[in-house]
Amino acid sequence: MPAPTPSFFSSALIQWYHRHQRALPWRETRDPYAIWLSEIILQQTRVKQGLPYYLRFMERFPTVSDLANAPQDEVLRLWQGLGYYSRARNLHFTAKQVVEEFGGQFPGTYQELLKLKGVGSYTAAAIASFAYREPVAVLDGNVYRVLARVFGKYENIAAPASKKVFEELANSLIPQDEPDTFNQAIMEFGAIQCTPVAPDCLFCPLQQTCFAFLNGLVNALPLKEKAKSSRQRFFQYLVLQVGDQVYMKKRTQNDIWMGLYDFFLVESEAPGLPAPEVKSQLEQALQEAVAAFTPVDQTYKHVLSHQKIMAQFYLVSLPNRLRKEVEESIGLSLYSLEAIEELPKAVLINSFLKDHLF
DNA sequence: AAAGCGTGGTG
DNA sequence: TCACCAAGCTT
Repeated sequence: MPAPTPSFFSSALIQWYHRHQRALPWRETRDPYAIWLSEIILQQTRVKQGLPYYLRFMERFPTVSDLANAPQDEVLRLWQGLGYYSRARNLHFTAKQVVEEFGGQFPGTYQELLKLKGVGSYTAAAIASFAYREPVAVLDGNVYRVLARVFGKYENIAAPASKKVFEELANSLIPQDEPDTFNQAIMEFGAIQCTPVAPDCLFCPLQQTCFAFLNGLVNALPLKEKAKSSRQRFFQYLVLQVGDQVYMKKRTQNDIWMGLYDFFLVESEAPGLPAPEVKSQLEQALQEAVAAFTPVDQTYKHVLSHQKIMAQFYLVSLPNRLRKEVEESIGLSLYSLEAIEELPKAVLINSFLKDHLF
C-alpha cells in the first residue's frame, strides 16, 4: 500500500475532524485579534491549560485597543501561571504596534504577520489560514508527528534543518478550497488520535496508508533528539518587610521570569548556603546590621524547562530608618499584601506567598 | 545552530 | 522520582 495521495489524506483528516473536533471558542470566530491571542496562548501549551486564560483575556481585553491600553503589569498578571512570559511581553508590544502603526488592523497576509514580534512561522500560518483562509500550512508538533508517521519521514524533528522537508510536504497536501479546516484537522488529529504515546491506530482512518503503522514504527516515529539536562540553581530569597509591608522588585535582567516581581535574591553555586552567610550578604548590601532574620523552615523546589531551582526563603524585618537605603541603592519597592496580590509573580513566588504571607 | 525560556500533566 | 511532552519564538 503506497502513501496516501494528497486528496485522500486531506479528505480523510477533514472527515475525521468533522466527527471528532472539540468545541473551542477561537474556532467560532474569524477575528484576527481573537485568533492571534489564542495562538500565542497555545504556544507550547495544552488546550486545557490555555482555555481559561483565553476566556479571561477576551473578557478583560475584547479588542486589540483594550490590550494596547493596559499597563504591562496587568497583562503579565493576567498571564501569571502560564509560563514563557516573553509571550505576554510580546503580546502587549504587538498590540500597541497594531494600534499605533496599523490603526488597529492586523496585517492581512502570512508574510506581513510574520513581521510581528512573537509571531513565528507557525502562528503566522495559523492566523492567515484561520482568519483569512490563506492556503499556508501550519507546522507544529502535531503536524510533524502525523507527517513523520504517515509518510515515513526520518528527519530529526528537533533540528531546524529538517523543517523545510515537513514544510514542503505539508504545503503539498493542503487543499486550496479549505486550508483552514485542513490545518485545524491535522492538529486536532495529532492531539487526539495520532498522539505521541499510545496513538489510537485501531480506529485510525489512515491506518492502511500509514507508513509507520504498516512497518511497525509507530512508536519509533517521529525521530526526535533528546533534550539536554537542565542546570541546577540555588536561590536564597530575602523577604524584607517593614511592618506588614513587603519589599519586591521587578525582574529586568535577561533571565527567567523577566517582567515578574520577586524578592531580594542571593544566588549561590551550591546548595545549603549557611544562613549567616546569607545574612552577611544582606548586611553588606545594606551597610547595616540586621536583627530579625528568620529562615523559613521549608525548601521549595521549582522545575522549569531547562532549570531546576532550589529556593530557601528568609523573613527579615527592617526598621523604618533603613527604607531609604533599601529603596535607593537596592531598588526595591514596598508593597502592601493587597498590592502584592495584584503584581505579576512566578508560581514559585506565589506559592511562597500563599504558604507564609497571604 | 543551538540554547534559553514555564508550567502542569502523564506514565 | 524522572523523563517526556504541549497549537513555538527569539537570539
